[in-house]
Amino acid sequence: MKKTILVFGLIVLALLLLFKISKHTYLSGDFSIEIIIAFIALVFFFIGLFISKKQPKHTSGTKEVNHKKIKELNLSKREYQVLCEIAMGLSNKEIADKLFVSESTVKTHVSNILIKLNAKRRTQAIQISKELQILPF
Amino acid sequence: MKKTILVFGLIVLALLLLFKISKHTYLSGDFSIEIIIAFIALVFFFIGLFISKKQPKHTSGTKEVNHKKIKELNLSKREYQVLCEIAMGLSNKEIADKLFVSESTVKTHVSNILIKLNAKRRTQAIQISKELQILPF
DNA sequence: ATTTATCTCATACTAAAGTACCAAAATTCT
DNA sequence: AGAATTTTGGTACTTTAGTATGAGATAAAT
Repeated sequence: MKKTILVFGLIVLALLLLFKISKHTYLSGDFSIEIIIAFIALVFFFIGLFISKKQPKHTSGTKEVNHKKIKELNLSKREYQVLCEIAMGLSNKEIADKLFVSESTVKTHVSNILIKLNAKRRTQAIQISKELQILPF
Repeated sequence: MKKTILVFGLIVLALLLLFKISKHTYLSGDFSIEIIIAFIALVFFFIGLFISKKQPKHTSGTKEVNHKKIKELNLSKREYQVLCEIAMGLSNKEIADKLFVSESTVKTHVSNILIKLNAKRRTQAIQISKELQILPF
């Protein structure tokens, strides 16, 4: 927090200085007004870049889900649910209990998921899903 | 891609227009130079913000790794390597080939990893590792 | 130099995961 | 209503994952 205040203070100071300098430079006629404006624009452009780089943290734990990709992969609603539970580290049995279906059902879902994601294992399915930003975490 | 080009084209056009307007406005003496400069600065500041917001997705292909947690968990160097390969979706055999060891060795490493991470399965180990921000991706 | 921790590998076993194939309900679409 | 899709679940089988135990080899610390 202290650091942030300090940085902002310095930035404000630097800007005020910049204004003074630019005005003085213009009045003294060393440069044309276009160049000064371009310079100012450039400086503020990079300040904008810097500021937003400083707070790259995501809004929260929930990421954006790429629903388009899910449809492209022909993942059904149920299959997607199972995929999410896989990514949470649950076993087939645990998923079956959570979704109130038999383990056989979960297995068929998993097989279909692996085919659609072109994965050999559930761990690879997790990796691919993260790559495609399909998972909500 | 087309979209990006279009947006950039529009931005360049807008900026050229802005320059013309600002110069004309200044010459006509409607506003002082300070206000014009401030306006330009503001516009470019937000352009900077906008640009860097547009590509925040792949800025961090590599995340920060919590080395402290790794030591707290008593994960050895080799175990950590295996853990990373697990998270990449590799099978025990594939990990063994990649690290030039036998599958047995990988299995013992995996077992130790599961104990240390307090996980029942490798998928859960992945989930926990992500939670603890141990993985470099 | 001797303990300590890590890395290695083996065997034998159990458990879970995954495949292949089939088929009956339940939904959704037309 | 009829067709297509999804969901469900079963059997039988193969493969991979994981446990338990032991033990030799290596490297690092005291």
